[in-house]
Amino acid sequence: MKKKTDLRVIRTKKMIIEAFVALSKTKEYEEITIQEIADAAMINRATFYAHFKDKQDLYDQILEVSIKAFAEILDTEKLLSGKTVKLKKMERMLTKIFQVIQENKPFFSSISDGRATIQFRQKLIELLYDKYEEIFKNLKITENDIEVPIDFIVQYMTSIFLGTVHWLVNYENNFNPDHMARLVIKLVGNGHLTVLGIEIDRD
Amino acid sequence: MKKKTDLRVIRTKKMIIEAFVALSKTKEYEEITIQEIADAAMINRATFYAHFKDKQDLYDQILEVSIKAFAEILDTEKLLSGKTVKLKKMERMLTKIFQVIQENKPFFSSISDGRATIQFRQKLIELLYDKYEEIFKNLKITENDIEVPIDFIVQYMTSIFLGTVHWLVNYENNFNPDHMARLVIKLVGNGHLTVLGIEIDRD
DNA sequence: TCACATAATCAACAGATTGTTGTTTATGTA
DNA sequence: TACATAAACAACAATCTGTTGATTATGTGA
Repeated sequence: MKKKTDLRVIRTKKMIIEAFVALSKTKEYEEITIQEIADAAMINRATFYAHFKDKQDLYDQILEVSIKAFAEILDTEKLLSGKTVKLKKMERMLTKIFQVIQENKPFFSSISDGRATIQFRQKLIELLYDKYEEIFKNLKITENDIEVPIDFIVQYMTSIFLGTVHWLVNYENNFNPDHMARLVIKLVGNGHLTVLGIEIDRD
Repeated sequence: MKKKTDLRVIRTKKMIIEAFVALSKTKEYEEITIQEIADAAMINRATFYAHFKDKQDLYDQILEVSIKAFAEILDTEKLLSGKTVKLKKMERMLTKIFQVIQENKPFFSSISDGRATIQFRQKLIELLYDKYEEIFKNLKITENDIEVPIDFIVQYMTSIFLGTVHWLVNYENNFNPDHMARLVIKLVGNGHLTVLGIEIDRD
């Protein structure tokens, strides 16, 4: 099970991914040809096909990696204690996440285009669903006698997160991860959670 | 200036757009070829090029039309009276917008894919910027001595709107436009606006 | 109703791009 | 250093794009 991967394979894959990310900054996904990627990565076009099924496959694999970083952070702490949401923990988690994004700003900027958004969103939703369900499952939120489904809450919260990320990587700003986290917590914590009737623990 | 457009032109354009929207439901944007669009629209491929520069051009024009519907609604009412936001007006506007979306659900569903999202977002932001600026320009919002720029607020609010729309058209639900508007107003109005220190008029 | 401007069809074109294959060369590994 | 295998290379059919010139069909306005 522990066969070491050939150095050449690792090197080539790395170069392909870097080439693609670099190209993403200059042109749209659809405009990038395999030949261009191969040229930029300084490999033969056929070699590309030895590693990736097609352009979409390359894209998926890149996305997969970046999502994993988030998943690891999210798995570390429990946000819920009884029926109370731990805001401080939430803030810590957010700070870490914004840190990862900040450190890889050019990367996230290049992959957070239109194409990524929908897939990114979908993967994030899958990732966040359990977290949110944990918080909201015992809560019946109603609006004019119509129950507000968890689906909606998750979409809503994910949108906020995505919007924040989008702004962070695409606009000039001097916000550090810490400030971002605090700001989002302030908006979501003081705003939404109380509106939705969630108990809050600020320590 | 008032030359009437040839009926054939209108008919053909309509068929191309309808064909494209229909195809969007079965496959991804990149997978759709001009030939397929032409086949579905029952016109010659060359005719397509007589009306649209390329696939992207077609897409842009479709998006343009759908944005206009929103723009018209947004232009009707002033949201701000002095320093106070008129929630009721906001709710009326939102209701109308959700109505438009609801009525054209399959359409918005098919165009609100990853591709659209980023362009849709951009156009919405341009559209909403003035509205938001009107509300927030005289307000200095600070977080730990760092001023929160209008950019951020607009991104944040636009994200919420987009997320809501995304949920509305892509998930099974029995929410009518009225309920959607009320729910969003409740979340945004009671939550964010108060956090941001905006005065609110609920009538 | 009819002439005509113009829209749509059709066939054919070069140029790009894709994905694959068989052969040869280069190189990391043990 | 020998060998397994990764990468380079060249050539391939297949598909799609965008354009053009000639021909046919059809709305429109007189």
